[in-house]
Amino acid sequence: MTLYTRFADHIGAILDRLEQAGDLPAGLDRSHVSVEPPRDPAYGDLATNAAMVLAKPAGKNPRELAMLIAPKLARLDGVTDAEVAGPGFINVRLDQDAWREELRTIAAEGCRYGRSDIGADKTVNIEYVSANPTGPMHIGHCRGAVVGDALANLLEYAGHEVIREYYVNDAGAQVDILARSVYLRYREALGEDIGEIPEGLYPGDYLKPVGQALAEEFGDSHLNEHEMVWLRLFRQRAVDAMMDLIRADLALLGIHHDVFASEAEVVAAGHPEAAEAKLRHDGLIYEGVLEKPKGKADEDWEPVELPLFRSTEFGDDQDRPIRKSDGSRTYFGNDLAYHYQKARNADALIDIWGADHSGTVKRIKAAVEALTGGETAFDVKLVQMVQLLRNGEPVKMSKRSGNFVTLADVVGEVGKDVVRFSMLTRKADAQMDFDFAKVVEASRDNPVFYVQYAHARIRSVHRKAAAEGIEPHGEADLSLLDAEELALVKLGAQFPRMVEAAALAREPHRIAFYLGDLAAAFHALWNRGNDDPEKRLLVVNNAPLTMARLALASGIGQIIRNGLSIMGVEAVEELE
RNA sequence: GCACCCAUAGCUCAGCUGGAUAGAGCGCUGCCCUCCGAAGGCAGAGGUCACAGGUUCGAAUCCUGUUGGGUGCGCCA
Repeated sequence: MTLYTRFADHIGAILDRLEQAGDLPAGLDRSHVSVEPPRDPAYGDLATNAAMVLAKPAGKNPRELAMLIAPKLARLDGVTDAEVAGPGFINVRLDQDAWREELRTIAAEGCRYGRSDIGADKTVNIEYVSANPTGPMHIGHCRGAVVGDALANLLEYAGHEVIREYYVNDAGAQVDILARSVYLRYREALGEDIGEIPEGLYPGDYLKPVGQALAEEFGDSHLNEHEMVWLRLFRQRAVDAMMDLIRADLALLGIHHDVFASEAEVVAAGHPEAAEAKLRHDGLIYEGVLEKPKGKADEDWEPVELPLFRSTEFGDDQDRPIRKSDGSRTYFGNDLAYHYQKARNADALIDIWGADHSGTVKRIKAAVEALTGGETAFDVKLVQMVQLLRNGEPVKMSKRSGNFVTLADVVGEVGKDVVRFSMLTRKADAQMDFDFAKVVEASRDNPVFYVQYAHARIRSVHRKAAAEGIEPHGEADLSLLDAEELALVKLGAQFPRMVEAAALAREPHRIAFYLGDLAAAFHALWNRGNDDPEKRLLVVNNAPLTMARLALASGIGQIIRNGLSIMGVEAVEELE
């Protein structure tokens, strides 16, 4: 329970009383009534729009209604003033002890401060990364991985039960290609000169150890066999090996999934048939011919009759095939079955996809709605591309030659925390640059550094105080804190609101921006000490004041740690 | 041709699901260190929120249209 939710409750009670007194009609929609800090601190500590939101449905003038609410707010404990302002805002001024109390709350709740129960009893399945198991992860996978993981943390922090899931696409043609590529490496490991890797196979050196291992295990027993004999085995071994690589890469970013769901197993379990049967039963599948796509030169196009899912009934642009002309499943045909399975174990599904898949969002949403009858909330979050820069120049990547920048390279160069934080400094749906030079820069305009620096300063001042013999013991006298210091507490007290808002919007980047603001405010306070030693956190010969300021600092430090834990970034003790 | 995303200060971007005078960093201008809190600090200038309508007490935010940019468009995954 935060200060803001407490006041929301107070306002609710006041509105109840107005209803009983007949000043307000019963049953008004109060969902848009908010309690938030006013934009300008001069307006007070809290503001509510209750009168403005309810005025129209109540048939009243906003200011008039506000005049009914304000006096009741003013009589509450801890409120020194409540006045009507502007078009009908009610600005509440609190006894400043409220903020001192909030500081104690932060200390008491510690790593739980800011947690919420908005997700209580709700299980959310988040599918993210899901990179094809054909090679190590490259930088293109990085952002979705970080955003998905941070979102998972965020929803967990907001009280949800979270399942982190990875969908392994081990059933398509690309894993056959992978298997053939590995088979080539197997022959190579047995001493054959394989020459150049043929066009269409995966050329990367990372397949060499896989071929080597197979050669050691099976010797030349598969050497002269027909592909039909060895393909299944090589495919399985290759996928396993690639998933080991990918798991290792993800671990570098501190990412660990709960579930690795195999497409091949979805197929083997007969889920696509079951999903198709259900859709057919509901009359949502028919045999039809799609029109040739316009504006795209495609000479190979021929009209073909395919089993089509009526995704247009759910807002898609055209119906979508669930099987190919050879009768096998399309990717979509399996994917909808996979989502149907996921929906059985969760109240809500979230997919994190690269923006290049935006064209397929509508069909999968349509399928989930059709299969679950709209019972399962389903959201696809698109993550835009990252442009990698070095010295301001785009880093060239050629996928064909296998010459791409790997995730491991990037994490090795700048570190996990820098990668994670940087990926969260933009809205997910906005394109971003990742400049090697800038992200490791130790300056004001690098939020990664700036936030960690604030935390390091807080820890360092505590260490220094301990060295001076000032150990926090018992209750600090928080009345010694001045208005500027309490203003920092006010900003800190918004953390729980930020968590809830970010969780509801599913936007983990908001935490990064909030921490940047909080760090800036802390540094500003710290910098007062440049001109006036009396304003430093550590004031020699004034233990009570120092203790009060240390209490403030450690509260802010706690919030920074809590926020960074959502982002999956370490709160460092000192800068290197 | 169609769909989706985007358009906010010179640049890079926020803007808390519709609130009060639209914010931050960089850059720019001006001040501030003879040592241990300057890997800077303080202050200032800078905006027709792409454009035009609409909804609303109130719009950068929601709706419609226009312009301009990105992505994608049957049996690839």
